[in-house]
Amino acid sequence: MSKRTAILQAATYAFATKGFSETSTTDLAGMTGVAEGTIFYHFGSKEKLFLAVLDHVRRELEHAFAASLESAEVGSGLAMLEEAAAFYLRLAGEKPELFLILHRNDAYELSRSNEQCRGELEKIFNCLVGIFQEALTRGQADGSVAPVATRRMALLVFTMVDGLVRLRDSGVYEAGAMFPEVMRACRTLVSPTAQESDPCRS
Amino acid sequence: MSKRTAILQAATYAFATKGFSETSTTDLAGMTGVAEGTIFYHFGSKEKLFLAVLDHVRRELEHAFAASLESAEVGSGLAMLEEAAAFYLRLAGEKPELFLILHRNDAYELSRSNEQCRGELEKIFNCLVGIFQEALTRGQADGSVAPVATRRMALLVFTMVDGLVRLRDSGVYEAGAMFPEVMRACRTLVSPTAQESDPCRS
DNA sequence: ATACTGACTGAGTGCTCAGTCAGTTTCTGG
DNA sequence: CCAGAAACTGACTGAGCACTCAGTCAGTAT
Repeated sequence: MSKRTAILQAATYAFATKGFSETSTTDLAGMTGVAEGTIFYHFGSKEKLFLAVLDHVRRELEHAFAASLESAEVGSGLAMLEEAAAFYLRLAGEKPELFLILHRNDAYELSRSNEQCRGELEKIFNCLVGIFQEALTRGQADGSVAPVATRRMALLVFTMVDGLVRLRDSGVYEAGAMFPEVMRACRTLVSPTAQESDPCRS
Repeated sequence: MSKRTAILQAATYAFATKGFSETSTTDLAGMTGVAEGTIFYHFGSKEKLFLAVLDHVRRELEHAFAASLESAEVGSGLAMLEEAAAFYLRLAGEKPELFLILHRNDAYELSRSNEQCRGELEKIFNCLVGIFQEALTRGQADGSVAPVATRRMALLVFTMVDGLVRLRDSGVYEAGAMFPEVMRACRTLVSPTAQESDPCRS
């Protein structure tokens, strides 16, 4: 493995678990066994290293979800939604660093001043919400999902599923047992039989 | 206003908007017009100042929700749930710093090594989720809420409502228009008519 | 008048940090 | 085998950090 890759991996792990400003370049050099200068030789600055990490995280997420879509192609839209939610939770267990880094404030703070960072975040966000939206759209075609606004419902499902991951990682509340409730809530929310006539005007 | 209070207010604002490690004691001294030593005279260390801020945030939150419970006492449990969600969103608009500080990683990181911090977070968490749970319990008594596990459903509703606030603050996605969807989702999730027989075993 | 107190000050201290750079080693095509 | 390029090194720098401490000062009790 090249030193560049080693630095990138160590940085991904450290930025995810400790955060950007609590991770020093000295730490990273120590973790990977390279000289501090090597980090700057390859990435230029600590901020650019963070952007490279974010790019790496985006690629991994996009790849993982693309692969999951290819494998399970059959089934109703509703089944696909449930699979997507389950896969999201499984991936968050297998590669926690991908989600931890998105649950920190570092990237959002940087995105306010850095256009590239903002772009990366938007791509990641669209990828994640897009999975759920795709399932909802398909579900509306085959009748397994009620005729709701797919983008907003996808956001709602995403918020719920991602919230469960957050709750688990926060360490304040035991959230592991919430899995069935979340899946059940997904089903209830999009069920074609459970929709009332809309009493809200705004 | 005493200098102690001025420091506490400035720190609440700065820790919420910039984060703990990005706020220097020099910054805080400048913001409040006191000497740097004064901060340490009153609070002892930057970490203890953070704990004082967290204590202050907890008091404000508890006070705000206690007041909202007293005012709107009538109505069904379902109506109470909707009111609680609406109040949560309103408070997040009026006093964003109370929520911003809870949406940062600082407190959760500190809570892993500091018992007092952990205690504060648990109290805040129980207060917030408790509001929703109380409404659900009442709703089950008057029949406006289905017989679900109140604690877990309260967590789910909390996750959704808080997720909306997070989404808004992240700046990546326009979330303002999601309000009606979230309220609708709350109703759907707890509706006594929308409950299917439970097909999930675990 | 004297002694004392508690709030407050700000220059100073030791330390850590991101980033630099002159120099060394490793790789690669001719 | 060699020359030049690319990769790599680690001592160094200056800025910024949390925190200290000797001392000032207004107010109060004696």
